[in-house]
Amino acid sequence: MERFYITTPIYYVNDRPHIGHAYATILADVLARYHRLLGIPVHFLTGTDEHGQKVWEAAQLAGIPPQAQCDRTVVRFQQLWEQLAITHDDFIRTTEPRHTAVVQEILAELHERDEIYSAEYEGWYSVSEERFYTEKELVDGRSPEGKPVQRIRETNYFFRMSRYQQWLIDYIESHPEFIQPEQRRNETLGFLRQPLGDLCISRPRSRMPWGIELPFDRDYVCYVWFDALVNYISAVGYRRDEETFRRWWPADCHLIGKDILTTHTVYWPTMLHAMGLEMPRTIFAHGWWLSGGSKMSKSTGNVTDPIEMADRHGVDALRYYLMADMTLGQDAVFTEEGFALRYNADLANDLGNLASRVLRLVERHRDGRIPHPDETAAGPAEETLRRAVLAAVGEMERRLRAMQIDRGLAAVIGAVRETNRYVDQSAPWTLAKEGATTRLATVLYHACEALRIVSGLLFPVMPGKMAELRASLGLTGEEIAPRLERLRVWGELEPGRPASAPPSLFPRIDRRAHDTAARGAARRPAAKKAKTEGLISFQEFSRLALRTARVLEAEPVAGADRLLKLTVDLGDERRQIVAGIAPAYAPDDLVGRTVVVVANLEPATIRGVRSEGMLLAARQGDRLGIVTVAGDVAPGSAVG
RNA sequence: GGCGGUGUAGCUCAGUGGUAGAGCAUGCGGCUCAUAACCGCAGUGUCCCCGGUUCAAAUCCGGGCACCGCUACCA
Repeated sequence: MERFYITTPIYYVNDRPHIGHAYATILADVLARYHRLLGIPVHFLTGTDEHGQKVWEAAQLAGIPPQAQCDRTVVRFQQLWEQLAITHDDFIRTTEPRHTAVVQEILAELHERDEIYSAEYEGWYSVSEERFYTEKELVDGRSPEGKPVQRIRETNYFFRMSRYQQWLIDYIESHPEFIQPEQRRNETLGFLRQPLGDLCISRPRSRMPWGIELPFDRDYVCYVWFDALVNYISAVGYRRDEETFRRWWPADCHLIGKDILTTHTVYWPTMLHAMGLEMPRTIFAHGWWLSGGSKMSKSTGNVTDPIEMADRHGVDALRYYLMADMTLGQDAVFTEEGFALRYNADLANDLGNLASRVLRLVERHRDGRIPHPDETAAGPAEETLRRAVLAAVGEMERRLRAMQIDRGLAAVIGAVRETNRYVDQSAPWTLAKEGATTRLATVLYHACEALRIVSGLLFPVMPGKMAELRASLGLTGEEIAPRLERLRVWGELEPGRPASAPPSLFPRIDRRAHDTAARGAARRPAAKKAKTEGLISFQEFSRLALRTARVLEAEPVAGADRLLKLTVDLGDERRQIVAGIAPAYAPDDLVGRTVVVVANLEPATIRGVRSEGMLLAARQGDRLGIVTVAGDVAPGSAVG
């Protein structure tokens, strides 16, 4: 019997949730919901990875046990998933006994079977970074980060991964669906052309106190991947609940980011093989959301906060944008501008407006009840509409199975446009004036029926808004959540049910206001509206010496909460600049970054510190974002 | 350096051996039920460059350039 077991990566509990986490989890949720819509039993797993150095340090800092630290931070994910309408069936934490005990059993068995052995390892170790480097990685006798290293010998445990190299190559080659998209499959095969080493799976407890103890050596804990990856099987009852395990394993889809490709396409398959378990059907690597060409990440400071986006424009709109604007597997660009364009075009103008116009007509002319259609009053226009909408049902299902959600959504929006066309051509408002009540009822019924099907197809992506819309069509209770077999049939909507126009489903985003905010400092053609107040001439603009600068040093200004004292390289000189960005940036975040400064600003003394210029930053309420330069530009370059 | 990917309308992208497509943005027209919305029409492109195969290539082959990813760093 067909079933669908889908997983997200487990997220590091110490991370602050960002758009990357949100995207992966929403994607998994959308896939899970679509499979439920198809009537397929679904098991959707997500969770958190809770061991490791950073958790330990954070706990030390907070003066609490590491488990308490995890308990404290895990809620950030759990709450976010709730806010984003995530419908996972299980949430596994790697510190739970149901996980740790299974990891230990697996380790014990593999050790017994000589799949795990101990060996002495010698290498260059950086104490401050807590990691080893190979001879080749060292730069001038230091770590690539410039930290001192020392030669140390250490015994560790290794998993005999190398012995499965050829098996893995053969498996990947004979299972084209195993690693997707194809590019990632090639990447993995490319990686496997080099000799595969054994995998170090332990850390001495003295160096890494927070982890799962090795059952055969209490001085060691299990190292990250052998712990984390096992969540996919421990969560569904491996070695604990045979029936549940057989029901769900092997997983149908491990959804991962492209940054953890190798761990999932090399480590994990060989681990499973050593355990004698089946391979997951598909490991699917999605792309990243980029902002101005760089990866969204905390270290580059360009994180878009998913919670804020959801608060501002609605969870459903965020989910829709993320699903509609990314071709699965490729990278995509995340911008407010892109969001607004997509939202207005598809949701406000096409779908929201369609619902509004149709349901208001129903309210006004049919007493707020789903009208009774008269088939003798139906003609070719109704047939065209019916075909177009039902075709979208098939298209959505096809695209979904091919992991092309964006294309499926485009097909559904196409059906919405077709319905708008139908309403225009049938002109129900004219029919009302002419008193053609039978024909009017028929037209409005067909338009509502199209809305019923479309709302069902979009439900997995926008469960909240589509539930509202479906309720407006008179659906209640269990009818709100759609089922495919009811979407495939035209004419399911029951006449006579109460229908009402909901308050604006997707209010338009005012792009004029948005543009002003978004463009701010961006250059605009000044000539066009030269007479308008508040504009400056190009000459006036030219007086500003905007230049790029590299931050060399940064430190807080004593006695000031908001100020940082920066030393910057302007290419031909060094400058000291005081900037009020301490609330948003730690000094270490800034060093090495290329920023934009006003170089010919009159010097000033702020809090007793001389400032020779101004650092540009965008401000929104109390949020701050420094202005940086995309691409590699030398310090001192002119900006304009 | 090796491997892989990408390069198509202003933007985001689809596509195919046979007169170049969609959405958005733009312009014009229509309608007025509706969220300054909707509907219609209109464009614009050396389909990265050079060469080859072919009756015919943007689509196949060879070479090059640019960007991205993975991987390796050779003397």
